[in-house]
Amino acid sequence: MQFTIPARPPFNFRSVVSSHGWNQLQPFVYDETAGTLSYILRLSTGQVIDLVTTAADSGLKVNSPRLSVKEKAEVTNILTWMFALDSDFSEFYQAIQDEPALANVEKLARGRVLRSPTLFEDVIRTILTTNTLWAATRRMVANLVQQFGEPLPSDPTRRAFPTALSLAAAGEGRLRAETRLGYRAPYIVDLAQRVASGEFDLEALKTSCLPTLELRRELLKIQGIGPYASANLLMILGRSDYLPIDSWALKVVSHEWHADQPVTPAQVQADMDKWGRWQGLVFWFWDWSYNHKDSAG
DNA sequence: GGTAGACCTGGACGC
DNA sequence: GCGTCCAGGTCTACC
Repeated sequence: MQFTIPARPPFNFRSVVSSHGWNQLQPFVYDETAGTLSYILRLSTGQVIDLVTTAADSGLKVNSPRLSVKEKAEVTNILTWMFALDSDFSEFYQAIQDEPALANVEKLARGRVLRSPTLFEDVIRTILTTNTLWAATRRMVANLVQQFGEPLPSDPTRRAFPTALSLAAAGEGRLRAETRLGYRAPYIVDLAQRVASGEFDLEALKTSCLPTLELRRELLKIQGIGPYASANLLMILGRSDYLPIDSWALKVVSHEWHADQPVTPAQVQADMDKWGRWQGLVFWFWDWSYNHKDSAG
């Protein structure tokens, strides 16, 4: 079946899908030529389905297997969250209107950051991006999905993201030895066990009214989540008060404003402070000259 | 509060 | 083919 979910304008499908590297991580499959993003979703009933999304005139077009009214409502809620379809960026656009390096942001409707259906999944993805190369992140996520995700009935080579219960049951030894998560394995097991048991209501943070500082404190309590990872997750949660400063951030800021001289996280912070509560979005969507220095010669 | 070293994997490199 | 070095954030112990 096919249906459309409206988005608050302006909305640009490709801007959301390519907002960061999540589209390269299983169970997402992004076909840039066709302009489609596929995601293997496990519904609350346990049914595993393939959702194929693409751009519609005023939102998101969804192709899915036949769904009941209840299932369609669940899928609509999940995709609305994943694509931040109801988010309003008008204040952000107002704040950056005089900045040339952000000139295309409103025109391309940038601001939305692609999310996973659950914060649990986004926390695990984020932990697997820390202290490693992107190729290793892709491999670790693929291993997790292939080893512990539930298969799509029509194509068992494709699987949903593992549930907290399945990762809690997997155990640290297996996640180290077979999934190759290294020292991150105990972090994943600890989180999965606390979420699966109900001890930690991680999903409640998605709709939390806590001030960003307190929300950050909650995220930092999770093993494996430090300053970079918490800022990344805050961005996913729609809070852009903090900067996800990783080694790439140090490089681009060094090139942009410090003549390629080494910079510290404190210097990056000082450079972005003037953007206040928008600094995360400004940093994320800034047109870094470092990124196209090769083409610039 | 700040700092140093350990954690772990896989790619790059030299032999 | 083997050994060594390196990149990448967070944690823990220590000051």
